[in-house]
Amino acid sequence: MKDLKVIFMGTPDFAVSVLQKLIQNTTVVLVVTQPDKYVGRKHILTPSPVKVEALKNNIKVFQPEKIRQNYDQILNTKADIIITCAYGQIIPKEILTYPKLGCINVHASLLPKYRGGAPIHWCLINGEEKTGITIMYMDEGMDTGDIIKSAEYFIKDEDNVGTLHDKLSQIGAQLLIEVLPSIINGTNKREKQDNEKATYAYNIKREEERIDFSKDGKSIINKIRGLNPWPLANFLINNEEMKVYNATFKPQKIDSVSKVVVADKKSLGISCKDGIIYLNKVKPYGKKEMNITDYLNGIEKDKILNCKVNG
RNA sequence: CGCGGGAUGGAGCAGCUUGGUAGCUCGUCGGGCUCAUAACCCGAAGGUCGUAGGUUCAAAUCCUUCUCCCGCAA
Repeated sequence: MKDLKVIFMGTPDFAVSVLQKLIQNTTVVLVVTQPDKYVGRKHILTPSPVKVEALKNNIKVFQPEKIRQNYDQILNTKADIIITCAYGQIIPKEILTYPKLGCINVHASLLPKYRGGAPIHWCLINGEEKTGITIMYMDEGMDTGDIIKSAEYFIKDEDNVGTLHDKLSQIGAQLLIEVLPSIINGTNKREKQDNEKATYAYNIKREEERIDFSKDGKSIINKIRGLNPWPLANFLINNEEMKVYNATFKPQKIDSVSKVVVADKKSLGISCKDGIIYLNKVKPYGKKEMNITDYLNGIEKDKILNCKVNG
């Protein structure tokens, strides 16, 4: 496979392990990634993780602002196949039809479920028992192309976005390398997606990060781990935003929801529909992340006991 | 100079408005109580109050500089 000329398109961390595998097994002739962005308070111009990895391997990088309008450099690069993974822009038809082996995408869900940009988050938030990776041909829709192969992963209770992201990233890279030979010699499967079964995983909106304590404990826990370690679930306590890394749910009869019902030396518990959510690790406003015991050490517990949260 | 929060023993905080002996909840170490304990009681160690300068008889506290951390916005 070393003589296979590949154009790789991807941007975040998730795509890096795929790129690494391709570098090991094929010849990556061009990497396409999103332009460097100004991030953080200092507005530091930061390259994407994929760009960093590409430069480390002396691979040429192309960063069009809008690939719809600027893709000549891709068409001018001799390549057999284009492989994408979380690139971040819709790829125009002219590119899709350019390489003779086609455009292949590595997606972090079991398509047709969880099409879109945040499949890892949403499958955790929704409490799915399994997810996985799908290798597919790209077409002009969003994650709607024909499926080549998928690999399942059964979600563990202790998984969060961080762990699941890392595992799926590895699985995706591995699966791609496994199916690549069949794509090259044309013996791969090609299965249409059942659009009836499609669901969508759009990027998380700001208001979706707020914890609703009128819901049941199980779904609150799922939301917390489905947003950990980024962008983190939150709620308001004393009118200040508190981010939550993880929490434990204990079923119990409760009188009213969204209330601080436990605030002692060791634990902070908030009532929800069918029990109490005990916070374990939090980030109070303006502070660093800390264990709940540290937080409790610094506050007057009587003042927050029985207080309503979320205003 | 985008907006705001923050820096005080090992951890989390109070004290700052109205300058005058370093405080609270923990942790650590020693001792006691107990069948026992992460529980309780007694005691101890541990802090240039982020940096640099200024005002003052006196600065954690007031003024100015810088650094670092956090959230928002991009």
